[in-house]
Amino acid sequence: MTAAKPLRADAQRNREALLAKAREVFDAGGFFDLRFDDFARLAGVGTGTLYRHFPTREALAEAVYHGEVAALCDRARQLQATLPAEEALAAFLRGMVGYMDAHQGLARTLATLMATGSGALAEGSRALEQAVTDLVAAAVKDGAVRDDVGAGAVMMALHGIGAAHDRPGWRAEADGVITLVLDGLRRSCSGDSQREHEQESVGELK
Amino acid sequence: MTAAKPLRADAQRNREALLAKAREVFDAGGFFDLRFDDFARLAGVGTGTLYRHFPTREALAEAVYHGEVAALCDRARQLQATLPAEEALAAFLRGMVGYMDAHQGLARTLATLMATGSGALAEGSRALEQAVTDLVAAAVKDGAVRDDVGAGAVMMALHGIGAAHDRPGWRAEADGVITLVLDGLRRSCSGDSQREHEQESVGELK
DNA sequence: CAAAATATGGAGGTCATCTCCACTTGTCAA
DNA sequence: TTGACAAGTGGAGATGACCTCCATATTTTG
Repeated sequence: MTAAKPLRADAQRNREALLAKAREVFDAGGFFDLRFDDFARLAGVGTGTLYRHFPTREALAEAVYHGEVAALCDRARQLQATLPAEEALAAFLRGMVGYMDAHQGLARTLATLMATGSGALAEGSRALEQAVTDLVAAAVKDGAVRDDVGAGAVMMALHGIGAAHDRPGWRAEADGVITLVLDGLRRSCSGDSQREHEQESVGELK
Repeated sequence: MTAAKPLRADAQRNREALLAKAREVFDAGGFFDLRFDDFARLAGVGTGTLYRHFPTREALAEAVYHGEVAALCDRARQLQATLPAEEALAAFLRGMVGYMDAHQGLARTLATLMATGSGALAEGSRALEQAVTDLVAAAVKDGAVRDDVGAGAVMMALHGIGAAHDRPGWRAEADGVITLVLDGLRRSCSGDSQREHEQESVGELK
């Protein structure tokens, strides 16, 4: 899957240079404030080369974070294999927040790409979602977690955390969200709060 | 606060025309796909006029949703006055989702503006946050809700819901998030899941 | 009604994005 | 090694969105 086309030596070199510089700029947080053309010059290649390797900003972001996301997913599988399902889920979500905290670039990237609705980053995004889905499913099967609120909700909460990365008390609030999600999930009993919430009195708002 | 400058008659008329067309385009969902210049023509005014009234896309969005957000906030106060704190909070959050569902434009707008970090929409955003903060505070005072997870976390979850507005099962997942948040908040006892989650094994990811 | 104040609109400037192709570099068979 | 073909390069310039500017038009005021 990774070996579709053997890249020529210099092409490979340029690609790496691009990625290296991109990582640098990402961690500095200035990726989205930078002219894409200037970025090419910055990495020491022509704009044409930049565009051939990465047709869009999003494609570059995807490439940059492909590795990190893969690592995150591996970690999820590893946790799942060594911990009780519920703890694995908790550890993963907490770890996710810690990771975003340490790599602000990722949070901002995810937020921007999500909102842009670019559909790019699809690969990584789907991979992450799959990991979460598996973790939740396992916890549900264990009976440790309610079954009436899919993993999608957890993903939404995660998106929210990423999207709000520039709030003043980000870390504390992010941890708070995870706490709410985890405790909310644990409440598998007395499903009283779920039923009945169609339209309510929204209409009257006019 | 609203009467800083008496607008000339025709200016007022143009402003209304702009806002009216904007609402229309918003609800059709195409606001962010439309050239700003074309929008002026669409509303029947020159680009200069558009820019004089609304210097940026965000300013226009802010103006369009100013009324709606105000209504939402009123509703929050009203609920707070007539329902037990916990129910008021629940009703408000559920209503919020319902409102976004009915007005897709709002969800997309909030998402985009949040991610753009434009800082615009600040007024409405702060107003909403204040409303949520009040609702949560009241519920905490009632003892119906834990006090170790500020309203900021709830806002983050709300952002997440808005940011993910284009997911396939949006409505169901959004309701799920609210359910988790509410149930998570109710768990005011046995605060076992909060402590101890600093760095964990994030370092090992490397 | 004339003058002063206020607002209009769209032509054109500016700037980031992306394309295109004449040229360079790498690869490989003989 | 060398020649020749494939693969890749880079940057000038086309494209198109955003915004400004000002000669003209419309309201308001005295």
